Amino acid sequence: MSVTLSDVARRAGVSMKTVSRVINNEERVAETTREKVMAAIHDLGYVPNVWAQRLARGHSGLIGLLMYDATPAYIMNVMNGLMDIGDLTGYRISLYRLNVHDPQEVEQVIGFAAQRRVEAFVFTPPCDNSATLVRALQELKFPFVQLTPHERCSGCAWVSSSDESGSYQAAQHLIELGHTRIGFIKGNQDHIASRDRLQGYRRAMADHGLAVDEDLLRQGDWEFETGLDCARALLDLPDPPTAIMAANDDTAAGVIQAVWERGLTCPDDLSVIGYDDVPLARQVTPPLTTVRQPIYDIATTAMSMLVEKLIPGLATETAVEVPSQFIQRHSTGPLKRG
Amino acid sequence: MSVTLSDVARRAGVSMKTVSRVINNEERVAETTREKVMAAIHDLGYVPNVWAQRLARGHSGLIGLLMYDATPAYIMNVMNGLMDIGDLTGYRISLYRLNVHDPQEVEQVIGFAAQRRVEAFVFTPPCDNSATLVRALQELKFPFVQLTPHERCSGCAWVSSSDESGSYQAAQHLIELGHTRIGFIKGNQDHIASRDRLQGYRRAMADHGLAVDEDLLRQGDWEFETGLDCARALLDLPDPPTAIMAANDDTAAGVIQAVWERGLTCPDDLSVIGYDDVPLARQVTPPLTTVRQPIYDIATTAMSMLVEKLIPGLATETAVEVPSQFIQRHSTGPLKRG
DNA sequence: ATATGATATGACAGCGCTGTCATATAAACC
DNA sequence: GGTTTATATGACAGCGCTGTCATATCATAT
Repeated sequence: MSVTLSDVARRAGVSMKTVSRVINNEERVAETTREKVMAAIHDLGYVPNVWAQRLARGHSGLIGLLMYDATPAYIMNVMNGLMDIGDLTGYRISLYRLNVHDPQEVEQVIGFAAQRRVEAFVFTPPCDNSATLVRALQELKFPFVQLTPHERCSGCAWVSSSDESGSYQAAQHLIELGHTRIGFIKGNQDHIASRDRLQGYRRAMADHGLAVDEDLLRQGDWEFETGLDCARALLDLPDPPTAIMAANDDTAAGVIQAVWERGLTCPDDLSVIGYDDVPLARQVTPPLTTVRQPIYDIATTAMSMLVEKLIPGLATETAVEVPSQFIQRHSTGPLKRG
Repeated sequence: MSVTLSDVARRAGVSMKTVSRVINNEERVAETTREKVMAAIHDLGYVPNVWAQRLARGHSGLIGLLMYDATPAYIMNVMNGLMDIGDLTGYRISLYRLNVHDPQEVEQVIGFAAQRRVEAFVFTPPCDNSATLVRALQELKFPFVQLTPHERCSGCAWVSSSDESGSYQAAQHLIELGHTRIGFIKGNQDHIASRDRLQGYRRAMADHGLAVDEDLLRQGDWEFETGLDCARALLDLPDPPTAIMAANDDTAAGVIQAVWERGLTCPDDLSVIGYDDVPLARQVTPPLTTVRQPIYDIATTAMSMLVEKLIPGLATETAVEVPSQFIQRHSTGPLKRG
């Protein structure tokens, strides 16, 4: 049926172990035998059986990515980052989807992953039950790294971007354009990124001697629809804001749509700013001014941390913050006086 | 380290084989022993080792997803569909990326997957070499299902949506609004979905006694940027179209942006219609009139077909077309006379 | 020539599980 | 009671590979 190690060994006239040495690039193999073996492998079209290797090694080389619903762009970015480091270090990524509304599922999924002898986990920000997840993982002594954690728990490893300063820059940009009444639509309530982004906005306002009108702060949940709703409410205010910062691009896209609904235009009547720089930011009209969250870099960093944890004797940073980048497009403009 | 079958067996006071029977839900196990074993499994927190199972069984429970470059939204939709059925039926998805420009790679990737004992394949529309792929798969007697195939080969199983009629409806909608000069931006050249969508447009035009101006047909490639470029060119025509149908939503988003660049408004100056109904369609301003392509349903259908093929004795439909659905939003409006 | 390492290779057990086939036990029949 | 059939359980080999440890080979030192 399929070609095995022993087929190759027979053909090359060496022992199985020697073939094993060659395919695993071990030392102590004479150059001539190595060539013989390589030739046999090539002739037979041999490819090692991954399961047999894993079983024999007792080490799976598998990292589980636990993730909740997220935009495809986000997921692909994370996957790419993880896989790129994984390829370098010999680890593979196994994707497990979690359901926000079913906390019970956590144990089930972890059990399922354990069945595959997944060695460690990285997980994306969940909305409700990261605590459950963290506890379960700690109990089972699984190494893990959190991506932009919902809240920072002590002793946990995490990677996130410098949301506070990214947001600060964005707010500053608006202030420099002359805006003083700046609305803000928050992300999911208990998500730390949401709090940091708001904090950046507050600090920028304070640094420029501007008071924050608390009525201009609205509770969102990262979604387009909510952006739409909050922006409607904000625009209906007797003294509406002249600019709105949204906690992410999806929300900002909703704001743009609310402006359009009112028959107004962006940025002439309202400047809008997003966060993340997902593809949507470029594809919306007008293209969004935003802050690029380096998701790919976050993922590579997280993966490196995890791999280090799995190699005994390597020291590991437990928390890393990677910088974000302000990107100006066409959804923001100078305040129209009058 | 980790709990194994024999640990459970010892604790339950039965043989390993009996435990194996219990975890695999085989018949011929007395109710009392089954309970004993279950208790032992529970007490020990035993989880079967999947690789050992696979190695021993010689049956991998793996379905290969062969895919070419596609948008993240598409990929995730397909993955979700496949995984949902996979979870139900005990199959896992293994993703293999193929390169359009390197037909040789096909054999290599299939060989690679074969060594992992992938049992069957589903593949997304490639652009050039689906013939190579189909031939290779048939030669090796791998069951496979094509997703929205680039061209339908006899004897192959495939699932797609009714692109032609979806597009027909969309075009009809535009015609009923009074438009007669309707532009069309095609998708990737040799993709059957692109041809079908164009065909639907042509049939609608013909049915309503309208001539197609070939100069209004542009070659796109499914991308936002191309939509932007093609729309610019179309708008620069001496006698520009009053409506543009795009072969997908990303392209349509580009068209909307081109309209905005010209200082025109959509749909007043130009009606725009997309295809697929990806999230972007809702989030763009104005929200896109489009046709929903049930990618998720296509994927679940394909996965079900594949699983049925792998279970001997089950009859299988070889080709399925799932309906698409016209969705009217705000990017289309009546023709402004004069 | 003999001892001493350094280097290259192989024998073999076992990773954790399942398939096959044999066996033990209970139930059913003449 | 003895034979047949149905039902429940176990012994054992082996899936394809790697780790351990033993052995073979060769250059260098005495």
